Amino acid sequence: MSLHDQLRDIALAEFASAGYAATSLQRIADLAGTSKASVLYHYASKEQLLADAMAPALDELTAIVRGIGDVAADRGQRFAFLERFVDALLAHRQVVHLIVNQSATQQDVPAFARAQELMRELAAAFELAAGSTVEKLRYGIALAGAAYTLAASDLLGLEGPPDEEVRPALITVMRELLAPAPELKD
Amino acid sequence: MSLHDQLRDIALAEFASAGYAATSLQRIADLAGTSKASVLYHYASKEQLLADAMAPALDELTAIVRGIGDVAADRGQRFAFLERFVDALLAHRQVVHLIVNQSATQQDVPAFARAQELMRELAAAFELAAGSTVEKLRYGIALAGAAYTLAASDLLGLEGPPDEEVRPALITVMRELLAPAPELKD
DNA sequence: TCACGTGCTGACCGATCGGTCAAATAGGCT
DNA sequence: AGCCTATTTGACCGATCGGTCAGCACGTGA
Repeated sequence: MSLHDQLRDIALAEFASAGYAATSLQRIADLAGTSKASVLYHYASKEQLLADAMAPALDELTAIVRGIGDVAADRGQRFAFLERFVDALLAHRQVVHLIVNQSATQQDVPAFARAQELMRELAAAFELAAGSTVEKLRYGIALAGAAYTLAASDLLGLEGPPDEEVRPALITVMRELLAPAPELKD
Repeated sequence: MSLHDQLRDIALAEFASAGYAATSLQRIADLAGTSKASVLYHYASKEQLLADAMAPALDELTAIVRGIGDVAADRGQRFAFLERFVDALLAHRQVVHLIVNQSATQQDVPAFARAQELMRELAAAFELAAGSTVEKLRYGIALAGAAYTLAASDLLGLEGPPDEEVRPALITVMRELLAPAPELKD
């Protein structure tokens, strides 16, 4: 793998685990066994390095949210969205971790601002679908809880089951939340 | 209110909204209409300022988690815990926001390390109560989702209903998650 | 009147940050 | 050989950070 790509991967891992602000270009260079100046040769700036590292995940998540369809009325579409969403969360854990844990406090950084906007779109799509306060909360808890639980599991000590086990379990719980089913009471 | 207390409140609000690392002592001083040196007269260091600002909330949350009882077997205790927990979340929104969004990436800061430890204790208490992967996820999503949803609602654009409305709704949804009830299927 | 403790401040310090730049190096093509 | 491009680097820059310190203003009690 080229140094260019290595730097992007190392930076992403470090941004996610130690924080964007707390990760210096010098540290990234050290981890890659090169110099700070060489990092800035491959990426115009620290912000650009972050943007490049997050781009693939943001692109995919944006596509999923944009193609969300009429999630309000159509129950099938809600479930279809759910599977794609969970898969994306699992595939891009590090970026999800970044979005969930740091986009809130770094809105001046373009890549984080883009992530914020994405979360707003997602919230808006479900806001329309939601009626009562209880229902809104159900959606909020489902989406935020899933993303945060996943992001936090890597975090400390807690190491969860493998993805093949987490995926169906996550879908099950989120289905319960997203579709207060008629076959249950309610 | 004394300048000492003002500084603590201003710092807490700024730490929560802009981030601990991104908030300089100079900015806190400016917001309070005083000098950076005077901030450091009232608080020995930036870390101490954060610790003092978070202490009341951390104390209360720690007490709740420590007194959690046998949440595994006793359903009543689970619900009693839940109400106390939700009330604490609502009462200490700013600190919850700090814990949820920043403790992960600032483990070298004592106050955040303490918050991390608290989250680990909470997770452990429910880990014991959890059997299947699905059940573990249910607890994780309930706790993380509630905390994050609440913290994020302040964040951007989204302004939710008043607390009197959020409180019962939050309890309702979390009850569903924490107690996969026999009167429902399962 | 003097002394003293409290509150507060400007000037200053060393460290670190992101970023620039000119020079050195290396490798392929003619 | 010479040349061009890509890559890498150390030295350096201005800005900002958290924190220190000597000293100033002021109310109070002896």
